[in-house]
Amino acid sequence: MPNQSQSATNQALDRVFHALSDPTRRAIMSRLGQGPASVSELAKPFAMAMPSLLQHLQVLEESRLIRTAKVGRVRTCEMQPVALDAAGHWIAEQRALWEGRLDRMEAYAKSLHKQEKKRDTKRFGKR
Amino acid sequence: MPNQSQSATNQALDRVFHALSDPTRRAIMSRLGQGPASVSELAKPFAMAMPSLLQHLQVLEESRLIRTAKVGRVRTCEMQPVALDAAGHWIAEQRALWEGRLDRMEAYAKSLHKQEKKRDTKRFGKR
DNA sequence: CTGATAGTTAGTCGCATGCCTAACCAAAGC
DNA sequence: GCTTTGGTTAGGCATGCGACTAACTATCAG
Repeated sequence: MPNQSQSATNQALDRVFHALSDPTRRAIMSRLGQGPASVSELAKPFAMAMPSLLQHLQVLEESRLIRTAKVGRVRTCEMQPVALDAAGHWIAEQRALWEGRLDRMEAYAKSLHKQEKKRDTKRFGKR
Repeated sequence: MPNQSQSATNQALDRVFHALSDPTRRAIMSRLGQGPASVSELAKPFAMAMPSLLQHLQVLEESRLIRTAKVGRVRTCEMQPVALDAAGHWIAEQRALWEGRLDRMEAYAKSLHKQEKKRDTKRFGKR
């Protein structure tokens, strides 16, 4: 099967990884990891015009890495870890493939499918 | 601290995430997860001119996601999971931050540093 | 040596990205 | 109601990316 027109999940990964490939956007994610924040609050640490930062936020939102909502004149941004998980999952999958441990991966995939909310310490085996 | 001129690790993450943001490159990584392959072997599944694919390989190599070596007229490519781990580590860090579980993260980071080869089932908590 | 095979280099092209300024709403604050 | 304050829209500009063709190099097979 040569390169067909891209499954939906693949496009999602495209967007997520692309979003994470920018240091500003990763910094924003780091900040949001500590809790929600307004746009101007997020903008403060950066020597960057507002519209530029806004664009970064758009990229993050379109990739579903964050969710935003406007209340009054303030837009509040919040991290949405699902997309992050998708990326992490893909990475873990490659690692597992590489280590020839498809058995465990399948079990993991199954557990993912069940949408179970149990969350455990994740651990990427190092090198 | 505002956006200083980019630490080396950050630039590495830029490159890795950017490399992974392309479906062709991810497909290549998936293929290499199953074992090393030559350039033309990698090219086969894609309806793409060689130079284009070559460029993808260059991106992957510069991001250190793969390593390549030429023997005779054949260049063989191999996955190099360290960069993948770096990306996975960053993601896990954000998750952990979000979940307010820095304690465990520190333990994980320390274990990473020790370069230990013990590998365990990784598990991203879903949702 | 000749030709096929495997990869490389150079140069082009169109579109996306990331940044900016300037102008513009729209809720608060007073 | 007038002015901040917080965000948004529009438009412009340089650079980078992903793809292509064409032409070239280098090894291996016979």
